[in-house]
Amino acid sequence: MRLIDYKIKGEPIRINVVETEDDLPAFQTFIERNRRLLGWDTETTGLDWWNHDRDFRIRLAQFGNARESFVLPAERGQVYRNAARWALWAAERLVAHNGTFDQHVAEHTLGVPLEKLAPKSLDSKITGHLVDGRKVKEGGPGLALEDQVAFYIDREAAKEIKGSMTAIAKELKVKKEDVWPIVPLDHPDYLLYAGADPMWAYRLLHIHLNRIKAKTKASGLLSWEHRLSHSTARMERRGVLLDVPYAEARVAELKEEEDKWVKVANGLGVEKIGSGRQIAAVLLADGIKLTKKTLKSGEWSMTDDVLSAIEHPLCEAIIKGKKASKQKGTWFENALKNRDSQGRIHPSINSLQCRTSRMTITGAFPAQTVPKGTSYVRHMLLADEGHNWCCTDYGNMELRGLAAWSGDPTMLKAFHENLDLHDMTATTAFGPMPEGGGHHPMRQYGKGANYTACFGGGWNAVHQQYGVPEKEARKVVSAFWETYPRAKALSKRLMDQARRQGGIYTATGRWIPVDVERPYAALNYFVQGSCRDITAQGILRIEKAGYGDFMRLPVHDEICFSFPKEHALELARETKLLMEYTVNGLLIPADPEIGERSWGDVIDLENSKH
DNA sequence: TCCGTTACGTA
DNA sequence: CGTACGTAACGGAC
Repeated sequence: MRLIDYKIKGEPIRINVVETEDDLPAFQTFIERNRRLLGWDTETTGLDWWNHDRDFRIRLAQFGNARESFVLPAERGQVYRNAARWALWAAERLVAHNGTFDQHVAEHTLGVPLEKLAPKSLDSKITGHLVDGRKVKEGGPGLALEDQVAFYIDREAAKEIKGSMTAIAKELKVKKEDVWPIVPLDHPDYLLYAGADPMWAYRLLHIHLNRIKAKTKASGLLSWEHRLSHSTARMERRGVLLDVPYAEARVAELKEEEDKWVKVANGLGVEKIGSGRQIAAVLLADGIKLTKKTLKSGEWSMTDDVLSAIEHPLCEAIIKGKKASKQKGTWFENALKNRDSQGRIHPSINSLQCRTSRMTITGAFPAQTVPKGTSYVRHMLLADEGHNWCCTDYGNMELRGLAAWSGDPTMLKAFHENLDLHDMTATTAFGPMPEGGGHHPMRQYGKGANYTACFGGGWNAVHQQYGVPEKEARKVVSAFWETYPRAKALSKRLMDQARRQGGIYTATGRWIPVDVERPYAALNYFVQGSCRDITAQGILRIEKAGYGDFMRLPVHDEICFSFPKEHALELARETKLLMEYTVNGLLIPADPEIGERSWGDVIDLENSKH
């Protein structure tokens, strides 16, 4: 056994590194003594756990408590992997930071299924978020392990240990992301980095549990979030089937498009089409007057808006070339590169990520930013063989939520009687509806006011983003608050609470910090955070009802499914009912849309209706 | 190699 | 006093 002694805040800790089979009995003794709660972690060759049948490997498995840990050289042989597997089975409770990743690793390299690990797992990333979900830049702790350690435990140790992998990468002359498969298993700094992780998770958990607000705890969010992360981990494991020929054809097509416009731009003196500086230089040299500057660096602003308003052959080339290039990389190449041996992609679903608790989807397919209104990208994702793709989305979720949680009678009446809220706001500001039916001529302005108010904005935001003239914008925004006085009261109550206590509770009892200088954000945090929990409860109810295997992706107010064709209608109906939720007597409806095979088919179907 | 900035996509 | 994100490219700092 190799021993590494280290100090956290002057207090000694010990890392036991298992080197031979003779060291295993001591490991087993440690696990048996600490089985009630074990911190754990794995080190791997990369993040692509779905390539476990190709070149992905587990390298180390680590277990520990607050002051002592063991590192198993899992890569070196089955006997060590068996020891790790045994420990995972033996533990009564486990805690890891961002543990769903390690659960995927354990399932595929150690043979312990998610279903075995998840029910007894705690995640210090989740508990940390329940205390304070803000990023470092926002003045919060940050959610990454290093940030959490720096904030809650030991700033110096966090810095040192985080820096150690960067230093090793430098020493081995590779990029940091490429260091993981090649760092020698006996590298002392690697072992310190790895051996400290389970201790960090263990300590963080206890620190968090003492700091989660009593109200949040009482509302049961701790168990709810862990069950949700188990469900999203199952979605990650299942993955989504990729239409490989389609994606490949789009890559070829977009490459041609990109090349064509790059050539045009090159001919006009722009070498890199992504360089705003170069574009501005050419335009200025050709006598074009530029007016808009960027906020921080004060460079000429070169957005699509600016470019499309200029008559110059370069502008079209830049807009189209950049678009083709970005689409090619972000969607098609990324998915192709990240597909597993079965042609499936496994986006990373972060079940509790944003400041407001919303989920995010990153990696192989950043699903929450796929272009809407076109099926071009979405055709790449397929339902399983013999299945239909189905999207079920909540209708008007945030405004319905605002109506229900504020209890505003006018807003509630509008939804109960199926009136158009945008028309209603427009009516208050600009006079009665036209005779003979149809929408209010100023409906767009009403819509702008409705959404902007819900997001915490004022007349200027409506003016800028919806192109509403200043006078009308002022009028429609003040009309909003006059028409819906209880919404105003809710906003005021939340702002008062934010000023007094530094944050607000959502409808589900979740604590969200609010910056003192931006109290107007409180209403949006409340609505966004509470709505996220409606989607989350939908996911959990679907899982509980036994339909979890059909879920593919959660996209804020929408869940995507792959349903077997012969039962698609009935499954869509069942899951819709499970998603729907009544808040203070107001239904938040969910509407399924069944397409043919791909996600794009659903969009084509919707478009054909209009 | 790392990181801040700009830009653009979504709910 | 509009909110919340992720990704790509660029270009200066190290």
